[in-house]
Amino acid sequence: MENSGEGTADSQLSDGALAAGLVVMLERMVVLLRSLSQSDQLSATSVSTLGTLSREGPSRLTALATRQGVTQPAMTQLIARLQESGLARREPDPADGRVVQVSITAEGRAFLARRREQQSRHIAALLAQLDPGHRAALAAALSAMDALASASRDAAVPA
Amino acid sequence: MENSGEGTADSQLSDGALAAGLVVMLERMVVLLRSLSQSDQLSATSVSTLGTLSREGPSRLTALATRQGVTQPAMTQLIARLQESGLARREPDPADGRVVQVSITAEGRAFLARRREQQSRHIAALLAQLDPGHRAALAAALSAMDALASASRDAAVPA
DNA sequence: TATTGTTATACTCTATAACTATA
DNA sequence: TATAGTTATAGAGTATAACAATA
Repeated sequence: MENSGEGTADSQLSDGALAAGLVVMLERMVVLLRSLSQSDQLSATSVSTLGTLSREGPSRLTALATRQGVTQPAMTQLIARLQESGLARREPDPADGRVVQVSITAEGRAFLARRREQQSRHIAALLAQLDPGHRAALAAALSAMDALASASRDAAVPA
Repeated sequence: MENSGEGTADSQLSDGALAAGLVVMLERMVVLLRSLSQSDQLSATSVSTLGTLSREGPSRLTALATRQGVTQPAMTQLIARLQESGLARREPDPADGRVVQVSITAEGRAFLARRREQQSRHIAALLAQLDPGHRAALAAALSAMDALASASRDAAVPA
């Protein structure tokens, strides 16, 4: 059932084999990205939360906790730290007094931009060592990665 | 200087733009992979260390610490936990009495296999939602990701 | 002396449980 | 009563500093 063979004519891999290959590669990409961020002051979850706020705009606290896979109290404290550092801002929701809306500050965006610029320089140095064909394959896969990440996000936050 | 335009004819992106795009996508891949592993008993560093031991064979403790970007004492304790769980094994080096050689056990390999299988099922479900063209692009990029990760590893461990 | 690894201690981040405030 | 978020407390994982053993 899993490998029907239908609809896979475009790639030389079955869906199952592609998924298995991707999992291994994603693991290695995680290691790669971590090696580029070792001098970070912020935790991985904090950076990831800032990235979500940057991409998707203000969000309530509980939604952020769910998205990042941490508990509500953990997110309360994480946002408190980001606020303390001036990277995020908390605002009450006019429509519902219980809700806290969290948003990224200009300083938060600057932090992300700085971080990405540093990482881009490292990645660019690695890319320069690759075959042109490999570089082209990565460039051609960017929008597919975007689609994959979006599918994951929509699956995690169905409503 | 960064976007010379030379040697980028194969991809429609400059090296700088490709690097910048990749960094953003890698961030999102990290979030994706984390969402697939939320029920893990082991820390991300522990899983990553097991993966390194699985791919590259036995390694001394300091090398593992460097590779994972943690301190020597942290790796001492991490390996103690893996050993406690039966996932890794410590052995003295016959050639140098100071050295500890760490290797993955059969149980450790089974843990990784189980974990990857679960993640593959999730990824396969996401892949099924993508355009065939996107799936093909991801399949075509697997070996390029491998090359990128290897370049990073070789840069981090030059000797 | 330099290198490999361990022990001691403190800090950061997270989870669970109990709570407050609003709906 | 249910929901959004906070406070209190405990545990996991890490870093720095000081140490032991081998080279």
